[in-house]
Amino acid sequence: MKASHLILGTQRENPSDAEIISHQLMIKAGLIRQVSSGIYNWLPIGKKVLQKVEDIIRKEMNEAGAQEILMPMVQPASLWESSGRIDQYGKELLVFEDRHENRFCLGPTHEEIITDLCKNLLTSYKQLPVTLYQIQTKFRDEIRPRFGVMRSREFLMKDAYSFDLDKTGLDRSYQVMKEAYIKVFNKIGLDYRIVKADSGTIGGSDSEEFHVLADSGEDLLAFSDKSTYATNAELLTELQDGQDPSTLEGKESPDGKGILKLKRGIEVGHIFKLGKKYSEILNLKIQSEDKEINPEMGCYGIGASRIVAAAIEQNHDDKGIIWPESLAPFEVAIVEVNPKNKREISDKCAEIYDLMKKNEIDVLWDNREKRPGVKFNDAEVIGIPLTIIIGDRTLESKEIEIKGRQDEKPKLVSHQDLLANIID
RNA sequence: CGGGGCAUAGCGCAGCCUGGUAGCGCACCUGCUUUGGGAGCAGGUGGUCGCAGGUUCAAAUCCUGCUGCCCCGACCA
Repeated sequence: MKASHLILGTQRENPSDAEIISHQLMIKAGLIRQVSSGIYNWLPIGKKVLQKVEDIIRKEMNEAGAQEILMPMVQPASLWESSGRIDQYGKELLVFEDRHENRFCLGPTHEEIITDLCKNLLTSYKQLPVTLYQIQTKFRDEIRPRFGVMRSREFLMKDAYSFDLDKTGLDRSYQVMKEAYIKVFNKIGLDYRIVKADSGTIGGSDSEEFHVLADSGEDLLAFSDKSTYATNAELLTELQDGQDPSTLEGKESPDGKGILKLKRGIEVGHIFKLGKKYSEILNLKIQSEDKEINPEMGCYGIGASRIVAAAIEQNHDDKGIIWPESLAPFEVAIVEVNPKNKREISDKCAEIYDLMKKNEIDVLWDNREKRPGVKFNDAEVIGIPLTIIIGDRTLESKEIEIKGRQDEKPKLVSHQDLLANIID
């Protein structure tokens, strides 16, 4: 991609109404623009990053045997009346009428729809176990949207639903999804913890949350420095009679391994064992060998758009975003310095650009007629991991300057070693 | 929903107190000179001053109502 053809949307100044760093940087780097409170446009760079999150999730879901479907964003309110959640969800559920005066709502989640779908789709126990998922826009009419796409009203979510004959099956399906989630977050490359959670309004028994560690997180987590033990600190203090969570720091971990540390977390994933709650209420029955049963259900969510913000919260500096390689909108930037009257520099950029494309490296060639500082600053705020600098200094030599996003100074590599340096 | 703040060009802001028909920086367009960390000069484009009433010869400015956005709290995934 040549920068001259890219709608970049970078801004020099911070927007006055963005509070947290990820929100500021997403606007400065041209990832998003606000439309209304809690509702955003995703610009080309932002969409590319979001797409990468989606692709990683999609791949691991498919790998785990889940099947992708797409359910509607608009749902009949009658289904929510049937499940009884129309009152429970309250005003967060955006309800409206169509021209025939039938009531609909924008889907904040899809337990009702999937259960209803499966009433027609799943007829025999031989089809079980099965897990279906979608990656789709959700709408929750938050009381107070804030922090950009971190707590927005409209957001992109992957939600999966499993159906099993019995509790043992549900345990197995849940475990498969949990392992897929671990692979997703490892692959994205964020520092995260899995914590025991309160299953809240969605209902059901077991539930665990995946949290990306970041100072701006809305939840306080307590976890062991030696084991995988981790919990929401507020749940832990409840057990210990309302004491200040900060007093837990340094105490022995409840599992006896290591001591407790406290950090804030951003919830990016949540997995539940729903049990028969929805299959009973909505009357989903499947024929087993000898009788009809209500299947055991699980549901599994990942906030795709929230992951983008969380990744930035965890990885940035005063210059801008520092993407993990898995999410970077481009792998390499070519900064063309001093192109006027220097046909050779443009030619050399073109040569390297072609080399990158041939090797399927996603490259942004900054061929704009801008000062070098503008180009360096744009590459840095966007967070492109590696920059190749082509200018007078190296025009005559056989060497090329490359600079990592966090390097102080560029280093020189020979033309023939260029690819090897980029690929690793 | 309670408390606080803001609304003037794409972004950041001044002007409002004391009414006289809109300005600055950045961005954008044209030209020339520049070019290794957000260039200089010259010229230029772009705004029903959030909306609706009212007061006045005259309203961005004063008055009333409304709307939107942000922050804190309560709520929640």
